[in-house]
Amino acid sequence: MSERPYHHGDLAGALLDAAESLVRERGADGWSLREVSSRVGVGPSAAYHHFASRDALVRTLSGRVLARLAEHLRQAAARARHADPRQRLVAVGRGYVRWAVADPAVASLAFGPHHDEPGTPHPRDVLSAELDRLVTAGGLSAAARPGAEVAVWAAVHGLATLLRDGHIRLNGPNAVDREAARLVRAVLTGLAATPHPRPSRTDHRPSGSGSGAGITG
Amino acid sequence: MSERPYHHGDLAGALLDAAESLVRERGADGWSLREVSSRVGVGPSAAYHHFASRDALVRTLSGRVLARLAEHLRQAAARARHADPRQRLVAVGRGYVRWAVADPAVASLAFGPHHDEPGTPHPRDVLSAELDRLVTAGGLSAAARPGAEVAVWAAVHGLATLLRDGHIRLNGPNAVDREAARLVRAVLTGLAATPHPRPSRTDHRPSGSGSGAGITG
DNA sequence: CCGACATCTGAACACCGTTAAGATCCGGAC
DNA sequence: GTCCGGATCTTAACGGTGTTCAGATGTCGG
Repeated sequence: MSERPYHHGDLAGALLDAAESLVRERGADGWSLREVSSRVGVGPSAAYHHFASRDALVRTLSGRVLARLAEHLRQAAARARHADPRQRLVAVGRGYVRWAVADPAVASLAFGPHHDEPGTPHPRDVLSAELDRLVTAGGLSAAARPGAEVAVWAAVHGLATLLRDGHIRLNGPNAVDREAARLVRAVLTGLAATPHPRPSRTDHRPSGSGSGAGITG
Repeated sequence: MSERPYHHGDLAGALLDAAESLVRERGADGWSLREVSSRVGVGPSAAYHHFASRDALVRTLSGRVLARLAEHLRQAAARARHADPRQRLVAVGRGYVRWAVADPAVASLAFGPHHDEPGTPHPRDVLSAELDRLVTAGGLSAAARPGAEVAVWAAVHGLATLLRDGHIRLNGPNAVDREAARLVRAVLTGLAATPHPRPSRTDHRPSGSGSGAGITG
């Protein structure tokens, strides 16, 4: 039973591993369920006993990758020198961008338009935790804290995305590091300096696309 | 010849229009070349006399959409009240994010991982132009100008992307506006306040993934 | 030993992007 | 006016895709 057991030990895990390798080799969409299955040594329909569809496999893989990234960022924060909360956030941002650039296809898949798998660690959470730490250390007013995670996540994610998709090119990896650090620092000092964006009494207006821009034509 | 001329007047344009509609209806990838062709009333292979492949059609469509967005942002800047360069940049950022949220599928396609079509207007350029305007108005030091477009583009693009893919949810369109404005303002004041990220003598180190992070395992 | 159950197989379906060979139409040269 | 060349579209086909379904195969508790 050692050569080719009929019951594969962990087909789901093997499929996820193979899919991730294939993504890394051929791009976020340059692979097929059939190829993944055949690489694992199994028929194409076997996968459907573990994943409802190809998309479900992608979602699960995305969750796995995101959890790994979150743990990686947590460690990057912990390794930051001097335990300065600001420096920790810079380290997290740098790690985020580095990761996307180093593994663009996997990053692209991980942040695809899927609803997040609930219950798994997420990079967003480590950003939030580090921002909380910054507030308790006095580096950011509590008044400026709400929504701050949106701002720094957006900044970091935007840089990562634009670099990963080739819309921005920088000379070498340390230029990437430098730009990421500058961006995080800028957002943090900017958030600290700006008073507040007027919370506004009631926030939900009709919610229809009433005052929308609408280029669409 | 009015009913169904054998030579379609502008097949390429019609295909692009149909593809854009289909993208809007079913998502950035929820359509096929065959469906686009059949909607235009033409066989599937007819498209290959105007586009080398489905991907080429996507690239062309992306260029068209990006050019439209650029023009839209230019007008948004021009419409900004008081002609304050800062306010103009806020207006551009807001327009960018609004657009992505209002037309998420098209936005997703437009910013896909294609190389940009050369020679067509690009949103990046209007950001650059507005940043130049900010410098000449004294709102940003010339020393801080280089690379500033990367920072503000990253911030705005990140917010747009995260909102469009559902990774961040906000209550209603004016919450989106407010967050976009806050983000742009934060980045601008942060860039103005930060001295400089040490340009560094030579920038290109071995460029191999030497000091890379490498989560990949 | 046997039956229940999870697991995987093999064949099939409709659809996809892409290519090749041929029919059709248009515009310009004579 | 006629004819021809080239652009334009059609029909048919190829291999590959996600997905489904009936059945074969292994595992395990009774």
